[in-house]
Amino acid sequence: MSSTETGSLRHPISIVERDTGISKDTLRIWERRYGFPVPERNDNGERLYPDEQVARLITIRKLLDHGMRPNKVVPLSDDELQQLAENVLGEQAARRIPDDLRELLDAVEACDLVRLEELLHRQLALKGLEACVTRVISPLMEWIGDLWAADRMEIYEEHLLTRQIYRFLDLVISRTNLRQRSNPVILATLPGEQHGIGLLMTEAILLTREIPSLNLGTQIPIPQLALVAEKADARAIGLSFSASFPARKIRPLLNELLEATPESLELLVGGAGAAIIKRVPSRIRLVRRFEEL
Amino acid sequence: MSSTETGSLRHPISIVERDTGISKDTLRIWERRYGFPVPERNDNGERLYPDEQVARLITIRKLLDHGMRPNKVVPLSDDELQQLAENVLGEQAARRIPDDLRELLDAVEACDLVRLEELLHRQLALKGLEACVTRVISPLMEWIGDLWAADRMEIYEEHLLTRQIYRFLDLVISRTNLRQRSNPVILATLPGEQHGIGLLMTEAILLTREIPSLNLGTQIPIPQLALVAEKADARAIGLSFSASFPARKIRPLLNELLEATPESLELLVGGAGAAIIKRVPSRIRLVRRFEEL
DNA sequence: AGGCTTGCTTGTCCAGGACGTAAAATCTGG
DNA sequence: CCAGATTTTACGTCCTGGACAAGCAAGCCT
Repeated sequence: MSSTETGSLRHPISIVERDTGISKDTLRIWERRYGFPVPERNDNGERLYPDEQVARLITIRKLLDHGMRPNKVVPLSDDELQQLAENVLGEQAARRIPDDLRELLDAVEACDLVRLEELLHRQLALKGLEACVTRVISPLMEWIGDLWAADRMEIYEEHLLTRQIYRFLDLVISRTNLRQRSNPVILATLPGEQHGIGLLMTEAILLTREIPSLNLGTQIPIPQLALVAEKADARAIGLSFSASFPARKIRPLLNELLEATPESLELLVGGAGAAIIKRVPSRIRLVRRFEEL
Repeated sequence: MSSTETGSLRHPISIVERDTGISKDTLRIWERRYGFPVPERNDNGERLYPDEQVARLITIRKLLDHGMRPNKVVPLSDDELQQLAENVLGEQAARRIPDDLRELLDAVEACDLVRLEELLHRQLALKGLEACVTRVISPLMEWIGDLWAADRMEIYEEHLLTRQIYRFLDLVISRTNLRQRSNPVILATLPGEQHGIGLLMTEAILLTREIPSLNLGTQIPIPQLALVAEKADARAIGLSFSASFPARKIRPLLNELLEATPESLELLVGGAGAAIIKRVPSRIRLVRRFEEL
């Protein structure tokens, strides 16, 4: 951050790329095509984006993740964008509140980690593992995402809560470990996808069905995935894509994986980002709900 | 991956960037300056890197992470590079083997997760938390990194082992939770640094000293860090940089953080990547060993 | 040996043009 | 009036080739 007389802060393009997830190329081309963002320049002609423009870009990014198209969003005026964001994102965060989750949502909104953990353990005891995942944890993660998108939660709060839920699932899974290890379902996310919570939830669900699984974690290179599938004689590969994963990149990744693995191997694809996939090849099965597993 | 008659595979530049961690800009400029890599082209004039060149780039990347300079490494012939890599990286993986770790290293090399977990719990019981972290887990992580760098371990094996160690520490920490929550040390990695294991180890060590800590996890934006530090009335901020974190980026990040936080707040910086920092400002304290905490 | 200057090394940034893919819009037949 | 096929537009990524600042290395001087 370079400070200035006015007190506002300017950021070079690399920082903006990092903080918004919008590539340098895209930032430059939006400037050419839509007239936004138009950063200042330093002595060397390099772009310096003021804080306000970065904030706007983050809002735009959230709207794009919700399916809006750039030409409907990027050229808007400040006011129009603000209003659109409140409509689209605020509505998400306001909708459907299952009553039995009230306590948990409160703990989340208050960002009370200790209480969240207690409540999760209680829900597990009450509902059992499967319902706890499908009816509690999954909606909770969605809720957290919505709150964050609507600017009603700080990033660090989101991190803390997500980590707590990871930990809970990790603990439960390692406690319930299956004996059998043969023909597992391999679970992983592909390179670029950092969110592994979907894998953990899937692992839990598979546990309830006594189907062995092997969770490799996030960002596994495709050749590695093919290697493990062969070595472990996998019965299937399970993948997860979050809503923020660039939709355009999913198809080529899946094709690459299809080419790298034997014909007989089925690919299970889940997560919010997977819902948009069209013309699904026969070897790929979309998993919209955990019940379908 | 686009297949070809010869059976070898070619990759577009974006994939190579993702798989090697070397930016498109850098790849193009190495081509201009050092004559490597020189990819083929598709009909549209776009670069297509053969598998062999990608493999070489990965080796080069490992050598750069070990402190070599590009002009001494990139222009080498295949044979010279191979030899250099075996010397530098192989030597790392061959050196110092503390005897009491033999069993653990064997479990790691055999990639036996269940046994690894057993052994870790035994070491914890034998040595206590502090020694378990400093004498067992820390060397173990280094060992895993060396094995991977020397191509003696698959990426997925590295992932599985690392996840297991994460889990172990997570479990131990949540079992030993401190009552006191005031004036914590805030732990986090900055944007770009994905490795959070150092934070977990630090968290464990701080537990033994009865110093409360708040682990925010990886890739926390700097303003968020400043916000939490203020809200929680932090006594210090602890950061961790792995060896693969681009050294050049550390300094500006730290400066940004110094500007964003009050004068009175000390920054503790640890991890293999931090060791290279020169001319350390007074508010920053390098933590080379956990004992210094 | 320690500290300074100088020159080289290295990665990032710029402009502006081009193209392929996927979404949107339009057309066409039932 | 709807479904499917086709054209048009939108969009991001890639290209070249030039420039520059910050960091590192080596040599110089005290």
